[in-house]
Amino acid sequence: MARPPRDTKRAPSGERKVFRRRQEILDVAARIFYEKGYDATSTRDIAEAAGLLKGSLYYYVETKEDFLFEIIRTSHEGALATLERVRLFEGDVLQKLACLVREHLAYFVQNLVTTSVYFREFRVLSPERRAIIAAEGDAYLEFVRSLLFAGQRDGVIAPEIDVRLVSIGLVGMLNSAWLWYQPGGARSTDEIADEFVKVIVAGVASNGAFDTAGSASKLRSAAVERPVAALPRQD
Amino acid sequence: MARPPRDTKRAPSGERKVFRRRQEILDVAARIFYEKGYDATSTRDIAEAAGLLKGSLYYYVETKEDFLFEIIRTSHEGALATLERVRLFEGDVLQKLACLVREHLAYFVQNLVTTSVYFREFRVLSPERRAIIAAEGDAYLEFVRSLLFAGQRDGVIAPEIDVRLVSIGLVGMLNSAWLWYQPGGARSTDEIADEFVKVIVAGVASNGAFDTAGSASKLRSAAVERPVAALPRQD
Amino acid sequence: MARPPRDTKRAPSGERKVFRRRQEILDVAARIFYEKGYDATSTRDIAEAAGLLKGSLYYYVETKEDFLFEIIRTSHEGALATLERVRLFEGDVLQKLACLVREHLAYFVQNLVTTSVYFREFRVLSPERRAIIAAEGDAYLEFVRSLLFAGQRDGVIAPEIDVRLVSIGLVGMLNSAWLWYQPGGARSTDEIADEFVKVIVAGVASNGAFDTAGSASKLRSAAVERPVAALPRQD
Amino acid sequence: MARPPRDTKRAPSGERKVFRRRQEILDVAARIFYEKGYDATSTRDIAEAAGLLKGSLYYYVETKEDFLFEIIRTSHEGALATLERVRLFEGDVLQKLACLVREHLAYFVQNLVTTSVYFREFRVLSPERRAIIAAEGDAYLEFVRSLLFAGQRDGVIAPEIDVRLVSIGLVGMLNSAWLWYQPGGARSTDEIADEFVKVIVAGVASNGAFDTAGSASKLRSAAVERPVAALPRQD
DNA sequence: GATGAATGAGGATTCATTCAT
DNA sequence: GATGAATGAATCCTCATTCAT
Repeated sequence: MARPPRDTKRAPSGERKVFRRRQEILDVAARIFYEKGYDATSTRDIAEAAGLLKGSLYYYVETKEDFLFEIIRTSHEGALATLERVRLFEGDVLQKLACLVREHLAYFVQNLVTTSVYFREFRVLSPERRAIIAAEGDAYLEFVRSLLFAGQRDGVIAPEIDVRLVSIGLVGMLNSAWLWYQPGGARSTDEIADEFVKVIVAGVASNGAFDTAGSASKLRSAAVERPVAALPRQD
Repeated sequence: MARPPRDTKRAPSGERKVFRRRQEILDVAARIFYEKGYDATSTRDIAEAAGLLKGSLYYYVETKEDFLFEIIRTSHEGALATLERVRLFEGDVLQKLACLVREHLAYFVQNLVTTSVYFREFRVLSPERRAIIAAEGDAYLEFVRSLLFAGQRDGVIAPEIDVRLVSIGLVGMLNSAWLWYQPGGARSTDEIADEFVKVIVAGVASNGAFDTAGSASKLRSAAVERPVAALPRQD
Repeated sequence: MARPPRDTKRAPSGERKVFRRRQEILDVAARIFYEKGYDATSTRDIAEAAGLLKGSLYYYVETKEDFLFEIIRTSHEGALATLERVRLFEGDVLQKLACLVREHLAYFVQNLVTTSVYFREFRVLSPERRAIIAAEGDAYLEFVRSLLFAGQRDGVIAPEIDVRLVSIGLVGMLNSAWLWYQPGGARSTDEIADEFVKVIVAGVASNGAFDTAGSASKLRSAAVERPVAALPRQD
Repeated sequence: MARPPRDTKRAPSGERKVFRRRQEILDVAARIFYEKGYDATSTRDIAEAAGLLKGSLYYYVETKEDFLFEIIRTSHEGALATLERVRLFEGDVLQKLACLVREHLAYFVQNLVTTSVYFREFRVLSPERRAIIAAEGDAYLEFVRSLLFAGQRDGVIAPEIDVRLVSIGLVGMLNSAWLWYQPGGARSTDEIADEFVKVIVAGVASNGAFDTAGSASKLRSAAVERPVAALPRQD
C-alpha cells in the first residue's frame, strides 16, 4: 500500500484533491495560453474556463506568472526526462542520435500544448525563473554535444564538424517542430522523425562525407558563447 | 529639363521628413520591442525613447500594432529579397543551397533586432495581418522545395529524401538563429554559415548517402498539409 | 415547506445586494447625466459620486454606454407601463385621451431626471440599442392612433382630422414637457394636465362632443416660472 | 450699385472670400453635427469634409464651439425673423395663429439641418452663449402669448384657457418637428401645417369662433412614413 | 475552497489646440 | 491662408490582485 508521497501530516485526501484541482486549472491555463498567448489571456479567462471566479484562482497560485512557470517547468522537465531513454538506448552513437531525434519529436507531439507555451512564452518569465529553467536546459545541449564528441572519438562522426555549432543547429531544427507540426497531419511522428534522422545522420556521419572543402572556410575551434538554449530553453 | 510641376518646393523634402521621422520612431520601437517584448512595451516607452509624448506617436501611426506590423513587414520583405541573390547565384543546386544558407544567416545577423521581433511577436499581429505576411512567406519555403526537387532531378540530392519535410527542417534550423546568435561571438557569420552548409549539404546530397535504411520506416508520400512557415513566417 | 435547494443561503440576499448597489450607481449616473450631459460626464464623475474608483464601475457594467442604456430603458418601460392604466380607464375615448395626457405628464414629472436623460441622450446610444428602444416605442404612438381612430368611429372625434399627423403633434407636445417643466413650479401637475387636456380635447373633438367646462379642474392663474424657450430655444 | 456692407477699409474682395469660405465651412460643420452629433464630431472630421487640415480651421474660428454657436445663432435668428411675417399678416388673431404655425413649420423644413443641430446641441454651448440665445428666444414665446391674450380680449379665444401653459404646449408641439419631419415624406409642409392649424385653432378658439372646414386645404390621406417616435422614443 | 466587491495602477487612444514655417 | 508636427490633458477601459466573509 503506497503512502501518499509527501507531506502526509493530515488531510491526505483533502490535500490530494487540492493538488488535483490545481493541476486541472494548470491544464486549462496551458490550453488558453496556447490558444491566445499569455499576455492576451486574462486571469478571468482562466477562471471562467476552470469554472471558478477570478479571485478564487489565488487560492492555488500567487501570481498569474505562477501558472506559466508551472506549465513551462513541467514541460521542460518532461523533455529532459526523454534524455534518460536515449542514454539507456543500446547502440552506437549514430543510433543514439537517431533515438534522440525520435524521442525529441515524440515528446513535442505528445505535449504540443505545453511545449508550445514553453517556446512562445519563455521570455515573459521573470529573470530568476528564466535562469532556473535555463540552467536545467543547458544539460540537454551538453548531452547532444557529448554524443557528437563521442562519435568523433569513435570515428563515426566527421572530425571536421564543429560540434558546438552543429549541436545548436540540430537542436534548433528539432525545436522548430512546434511551429509546423500539425496534429492531424498526413505523416505519423515516426515517419517525420525518420526523415529527419536520415538527413541529420547523413549530415554528420563521417562515412558520408561530402566535400565541402571549397565552401568552408578554415574553422577555428572557439565556442559560441551563448548558444541555443537546450532542448526547450529558448533564451 | 522641366522640373516636376508642383509640390516640388515642399513636398519632397516635407514628405521625406515625415517619412524619416517615422522610420526613426520605428527603429526605436523595434529596439524596445527587442529588449522588452511587445506586450511589455508601453507606447510611453516608445514615445520617450523617440523624444515625444505618448499622444504624439499617433501622428505617425494609428495603433500600437502598426509599429509591430511595419517592423515585421520590413523585416520579412528584406528576408525575401535575399532569395533574389540566391536565384542569380551561378552554380549547381548544392552550391545554390549553400548560398541560400549563407544569405539567410547573413540577413539574420545584419538584422538581428527586427528579425527577432518578427519571430517573437508574429503572433500578436491581427489575423488579417498575419495572413498578409504568411502569404508572402510561403514563397520562401516553396523556393527551398523547388531547389531540392531540382537537385533530385539532377541526381545531386538523394532521391529518398522527402523534400517537403526536409525543407521544413532546414528552414526551421536556419530560423532558430535569432535564438542563439550572439553579435559579438567568436565566430564570424561566414564561419557559422560554412559549418551549417557542411552538415546540411552532406545531409541531403546523394553522393554521400548514409545507409539509413535500418532506421527509417517505410515512407508514404503524402504531404504534410500545413508545414512550417516559410523563412520568416512562423505560424 | 421545502426551501429552495441551493443558492438559498447566499444568493438571494447576495444577488439583491449587487442589484441594489448597481441601481444606486445607475441613479447617481442618471443624475449626473441630467446635470452635465452624457458626453460631459466622465466615468470618474460617476465613480466619485457613487463612492468608488473609476475602474470599479466596471464590476457593474461593461461600458459607459451601459449606464445610459439602462437608464433610458427603464425610463422608457416605465412610460410604456402608464399605457396600461389608460387602457383600463373606464370612459369614452375623450376621457381616455384625457387620462393619457394626465398619465403622460405625471410620469414625466415623477421621473424628470431619467426622462430628461432619455430625451437628451437617446441618440448617443448605439444603433442597435436605439432600435431596441424604438421598437418598443412605436407601441405608444400606435396606441394614441388607435384611440383617435376609435373616437372617429364613435363620432366623438372630428372625422376630418388626420389621425397620424395629429397623434404625432400631440405626442410631440407632451414629450416637450421635460424642456419646460419646473419641479417647484406654481402649478401642480394636475393643473398643467387639465390645461393641456382642455386644449387637446377641444382640438380634436367633434363639435359639441366634449364639454370643456366640465373636464377642467379649477385653475389658478399662477405662472410657470421657466417655461419652454421660445421658438428654438430648448433650455 | 450696392457697397460692400461693412468694414470696407481694404481688400474687400479678399475679406469677402474669407467670409464665404468661413460660411462654407460652417455649412459643412452643420451637416456633420447633424449626422453624427457635436460631441462625436472631431475637428478633423470638419476639416476633412471642408478640404483642409485640422489646424487650418483655427484661421476661421477660435474654438470648436464657435462652429456650433454660429450655426445655432444663425438658425435661431432666422427663426425669429419669421415672426416678422406673422406680424405683418393681415387677419384676425386666429388667422395670425394659423400663419404662425405655417411659418414655423416652413422654417423648420427649409432649415432642417441647422434647426436640428440647434435643438440637439443647444446645451453644449457655454452658459454665456446659451444665455445670449435664450434671451432672444423668449421673444418668441412672448409673441405667442400676446397673440393668445389678444384673442381672448377679442373674444375669439376661449377665456378659460391658461395662456402661458397653452403657449408652451403649442410651441413644444411645433418644436418637435425636427424629430419627426421627413424630407421626402408623403405630405407637403403645407398639408402638415394645415392639419396642425386645424387642431390647434379648434383647441383654443372660443366655441364657434373658427370654421375648421374652411381653413384646411385639401388633404390627401397618404401617411407620413416615419413619423415621430412613440412616447418616449425620440428618433 | 470559494466568492464578491473593490482596488489602483497602468494601458492605448483621442482630440482640441498651438505655432513656427 | 494653410500646413505639419507636436502637445498635454483627458478619456474609457483592463486587469492582476486583495481580503473580508
